[in-house]
Amino acid sequence: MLRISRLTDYGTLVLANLPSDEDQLLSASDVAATTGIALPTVSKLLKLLAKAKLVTSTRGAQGGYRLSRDASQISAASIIDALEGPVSITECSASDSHCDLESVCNVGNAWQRINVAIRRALEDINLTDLQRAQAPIPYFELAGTPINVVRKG
Amino acid sequence: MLRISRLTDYGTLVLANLPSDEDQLLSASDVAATTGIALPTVSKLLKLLAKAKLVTSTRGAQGGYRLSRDASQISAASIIDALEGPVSITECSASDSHCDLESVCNVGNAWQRINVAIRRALEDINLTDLQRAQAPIPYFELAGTPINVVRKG
DNA sequence: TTCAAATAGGACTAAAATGGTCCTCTTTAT
DNA sequence: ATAAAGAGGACCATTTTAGTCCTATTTGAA
Repeated sequence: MLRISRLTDYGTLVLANLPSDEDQLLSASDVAATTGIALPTVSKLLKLLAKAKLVTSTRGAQGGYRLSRDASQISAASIIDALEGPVSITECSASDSHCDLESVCNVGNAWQRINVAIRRALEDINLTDLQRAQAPIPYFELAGTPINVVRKG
Repeated sequence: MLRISRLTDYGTLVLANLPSDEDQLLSASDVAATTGIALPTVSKLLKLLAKAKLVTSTRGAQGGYRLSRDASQISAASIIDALEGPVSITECSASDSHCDLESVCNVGNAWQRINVAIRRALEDINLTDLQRAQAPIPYFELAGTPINVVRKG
């Protein structure tokens, strides 16, 4: 369906509620309370985000999490990577998988390019953008023709 | 993982091998033979594509399929729609689903915009592009900054 | 007029991904 | 010491996905 998973959506919300401040920390329970997401789920998300170095954790009593760098330095692509593994639009385009159809399949290449394009776009959207209620409308240009993206309806 | 399903990938390959010619037809078996995809799968794909009006079918002996319109008039978005249902990057952005978090979630909006942007880009890529071994490299412009997308590695 | 070649439409199953919870271990402030 | 907190992973239910197969219908041609 070409969509991010629900966990990624939640993960973004979690990130959006963390401090980036050096001396501020929020525990998983805190985040669960403010976001309304169940604690075990928040906990899992924070662990994944910590492993991906998007958040920094402090163990022990009074421990907790904070963003590992400024929100403007955390890209949408890195969030997806952290929570779903590397983005890849088709199986062919994933690392070194080889399907039986490579000889006949002249199509994979194009999907891969689309993939790269989407990827690049996601790398240029950061957490600050995602936090803004009125996030900037990204727009595309394809084969020389600019496309203005406007709200539907 | 933000990816299209394998069936969509196959479906594109199937479409790429169909004639758009008025008086030409290929049966599902023909397509299976030329693409190397198993017949039952090709059959299923063609039925879905026919239901979505991307291909036209002729029943009975000597029947078969052809593109319902020129390849340049079949968008990548319509292929995905046909084989996976409407594109939507998060569950929130799907029709009228409501999650419990809407009150706290200021993030959904941004993902939706990203979704719209991707969608628009996919609407402007057509089957002809996909067929070309050297498909045009789509590129994005975000918040005013053009991004040239180049092949990685 | 009969037969065989095709598509239409689903039912069905196996496998994989996803979402979510829980348990045990380690760390650390008080 | 103890309690609060993260680390790591096992585990399971549910959903999605991929793929096959069966039956009915249509239609060209012998």
